[in-house]
Amino acid sequence: MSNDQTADESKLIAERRRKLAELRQQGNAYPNDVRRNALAEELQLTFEDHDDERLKQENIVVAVAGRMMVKRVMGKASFIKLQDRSGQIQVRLERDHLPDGVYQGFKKWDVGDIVAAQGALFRTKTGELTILADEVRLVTKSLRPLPEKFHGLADQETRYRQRYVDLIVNEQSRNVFRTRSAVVAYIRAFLDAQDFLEVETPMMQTTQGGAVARPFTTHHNALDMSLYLRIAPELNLKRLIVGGLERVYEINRNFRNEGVSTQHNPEFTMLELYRAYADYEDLIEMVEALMHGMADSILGTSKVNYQGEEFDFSQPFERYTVEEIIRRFNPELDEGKLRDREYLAGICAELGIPVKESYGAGKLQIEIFDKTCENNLRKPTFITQYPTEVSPLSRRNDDDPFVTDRFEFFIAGREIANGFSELNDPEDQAERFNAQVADRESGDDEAMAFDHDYIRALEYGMPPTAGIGIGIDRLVMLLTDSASIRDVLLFPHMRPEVFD
RNA sequence: GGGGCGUUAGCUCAGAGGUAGAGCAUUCGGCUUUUAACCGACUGGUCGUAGGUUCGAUCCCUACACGCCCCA
Repeated sequence: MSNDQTADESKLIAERRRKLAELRQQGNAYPNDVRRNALAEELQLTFEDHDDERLKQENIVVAVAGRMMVKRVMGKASFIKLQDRSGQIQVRLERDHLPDGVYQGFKKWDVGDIVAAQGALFRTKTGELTILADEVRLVTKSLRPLPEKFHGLADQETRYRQRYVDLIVNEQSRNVFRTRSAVVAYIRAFLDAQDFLEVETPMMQTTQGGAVARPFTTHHNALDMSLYLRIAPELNLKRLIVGGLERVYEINRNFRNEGVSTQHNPEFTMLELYRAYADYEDLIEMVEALMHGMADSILGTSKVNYQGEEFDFSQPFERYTVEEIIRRFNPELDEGKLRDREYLAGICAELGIPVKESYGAGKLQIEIFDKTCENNLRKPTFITQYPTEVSPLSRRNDDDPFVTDRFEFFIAGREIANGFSELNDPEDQAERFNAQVADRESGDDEAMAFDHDYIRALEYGMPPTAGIGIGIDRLVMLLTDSASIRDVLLFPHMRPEVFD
């Protein structure tokens, strides 16, 4: 660190650097022999019923450590608050109750420093559980000042770029990520209880498939070949069903080369599960059970408040087919012409939806659905019977081959899940791949490639199977009342910061 | 890609074509039960970057960067 650099630093940091230099002179400024035997919140709960008198009688000596978030000096005595992973605990420091000189040193410590303290518990006159320190140590000096204590850190950009500061200062933010962890843990327990096997499949793939999206491309130097970051694990998971694992799931990242928005991050987390000898109706029931249980378990209520709307997860969710919901939100449409390509193309033109030559009636239906229905599906709702044209991996409906046995699940106008009875007919699947390849050749760079090995796998025979993908980030947004996907990602994608 | 809004002290925010403000934090002093502790004094800024208009720009204009929101 040159003198010039030091001079450029804010005076606040320079001041703390001076203090650190003093600490270095006095000994090891970064000790690693600190041990504690209690957590703040544990103490609050354990001694909830102990008044001051009882605490003093029992003389309970504890050792805690954490970041000093509050420092109130009143002459020869002070109160500080230490924050550890569980919460905060107050510590009282008295000059005459500490070894000589310690209190004078403490007066130079800053809010944000990591501090260890040991002493007996008592309660202040307002009843706050407090440790009267016999020993107190500065464990790690913080060189940078924390955001202001009352308003915290409000700047969105800093919250995302310097998540560590956000986590220090905003309890709400810490809670979002605790809930996120609880959601994933709940799902694992839910599936493990049903004898599902958790698996991991490649992030780097040689063939683009499993979803309709643009991939990121990377390069393997030693093999001199292009690889795609996966847009979905679907085809690999179904290979495992062919292999006889019968019930598998993966919770992991997908990568899609698309724009960034409040709903989209280039990498996001999906649960995908596949269950042999089940159909899409079974999965609809599974989603209902999962959602009910998760809300109860994590929020302690089946009523989920999201951005001013309340959703009741204990009620049966609504169900409509794609064509039913299109008619519901577009009652003027001619019911008899919902599969008439020219009629639908005319409707799209009225709605300002660009129509390509290659779009069939099914694709046009979905365009109309996206434009006029999706955002209006506020309450938890299943939409079923998606057109075969836009469902290249789904099983055709036995009675109506124009549609597949597929559903999507919506809450608050957003797609949360997409599931279907899997297409296990290798010849039908080969035809669907060919249609995708044709789309690709006509310029659709989101279309799938023909996956020869997947067809080969299906030719060995995949039992009747149903599968589903659930967007974990969007689910966590719902359960944490978060407006943006960035709020539920520890390190959301940002343009690189410029350091000068 | 298009549109709107934003960027001022470490943090949270005011502000006005005439040379910059508050609270908290920092620094110094006081205070042995505080709770956004309190009392007193001080300190702190190339007003996002680069151009332009102007006697004068942080303010008006243009471009760019970054962020937020909406649309595609």
